[in-house]
Amino acid sequence: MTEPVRKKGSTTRARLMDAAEMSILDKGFATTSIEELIAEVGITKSGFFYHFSDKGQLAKALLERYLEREEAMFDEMFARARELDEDPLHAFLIGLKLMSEMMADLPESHPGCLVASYCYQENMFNRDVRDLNREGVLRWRKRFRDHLEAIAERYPPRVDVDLDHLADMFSALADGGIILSKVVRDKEILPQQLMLYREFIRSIFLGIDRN
Amino acid sequence: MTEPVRKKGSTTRARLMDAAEMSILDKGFATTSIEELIAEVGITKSGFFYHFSDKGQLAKALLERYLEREEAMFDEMFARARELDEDPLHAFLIGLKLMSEMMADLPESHPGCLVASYCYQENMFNRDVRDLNREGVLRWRKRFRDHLEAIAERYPPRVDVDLDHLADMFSALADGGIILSKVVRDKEILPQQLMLYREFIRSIFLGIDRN
DNA sequence: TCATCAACTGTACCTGCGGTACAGTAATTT
DNA sequence: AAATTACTGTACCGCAGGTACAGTTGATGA
Repeated sequence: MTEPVRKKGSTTRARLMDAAEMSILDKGFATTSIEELIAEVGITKSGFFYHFSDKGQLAKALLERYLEREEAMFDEMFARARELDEDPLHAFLIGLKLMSEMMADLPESHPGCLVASYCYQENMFNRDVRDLNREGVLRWRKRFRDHLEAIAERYPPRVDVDLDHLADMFSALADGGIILSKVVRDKEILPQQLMLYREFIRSIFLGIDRN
Repeated sequence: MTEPVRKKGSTTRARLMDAAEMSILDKGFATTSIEELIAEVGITKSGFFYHFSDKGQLAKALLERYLEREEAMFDEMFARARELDEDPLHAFLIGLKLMSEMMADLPESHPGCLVASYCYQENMFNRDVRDLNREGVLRWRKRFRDHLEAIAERYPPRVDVDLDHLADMFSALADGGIILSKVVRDKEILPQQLMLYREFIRSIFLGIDRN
């Protein structure tokens, strides 16, 4: 390999994290054994503890990376949508469509949301991780709320809804949609739910008339 | 105690299940130790294995009970709603309101949904349990779909939405709302999301005009 | 070229938990 | 009196997380 050594360490770390994320979304944090991870990556137990002081640090690093990636994905999606239409409502609707299409194009069912996975194992994690999770969700709320406020300025809502609740609705439908997709083993459910959210947004700000 | 012995066995079993359900929703199935459960109930390990041949059987029994109870709760809620208004749409809207109020009246945040919890630990469970989970969700879909079809007969939908998707939307919002409530530690989020769903149903079948 | 550092390996050991395998027992029902 | 229910008691196995720490290897920088 011509890879520099600096990269070797960070790729081993990243590969550990990749293996851990997959396994955690599949069967949970507690059941994801360190032995299994090192077997997949091809290092020893000591190697694992060189990268993470304990399993909890792995959990934290995973969640941080996950939240960053999600944020970057949202940013990119809505930036692209904004390029296609600078009107805030239409850009938002395009963004939701793009998101839905992206989920529909996944080869298999969505692998899962770490926030939701951690949520049902909360007591496994220390305060740090729980706060990280909470702040992540609140940032999603803020992000969507900002969009919705910009929309509401130009398109007075036809129905009296709280914009924070409407912002949370996206996260709820995404997390719920992922769960249904996984449980029913039908990957279409998640994109369908995102499209329903889009329809709701549309009818709130544009009214129910078709075209 | 003047309790007959027949009851003693079944209450021990039920108490084991209660303790297990709480613990599982808090920290996951894998982390819920048998030792912890028997300590809480006050029996020995042998006592546990008298009631459940292994941990998997406990998981199955828990999910079966959970699904039955949820079903009974839905039945009761919508039956009461139907008593108050026999029109299918208005009964449905009342049912959703009752549901939302019930969730808002819980002393703490909703304890969680076993279906969602199991979903993120899927590989811990055998085929039996996974199928049970799947069928549970599909029954929820059917239940809501039946309601929605009855409504659509009298109130032609103003928007073109698939009734199966709309039925799933309830489950998605409920599961997602529970997750958000737990993560953000704000018990109001779940009832808020149910009310948003109600608003969406209302605007689909009644239009967006207020009153 | 030599010390330093990153990125590991190797060995050894402790604890707790799930699970197995019985044999025994007290209270009740039949 | 026999059988059943609902357990207790004892003893044991293997695996995983975690701790502790000494040793190794290859690249880097002074």
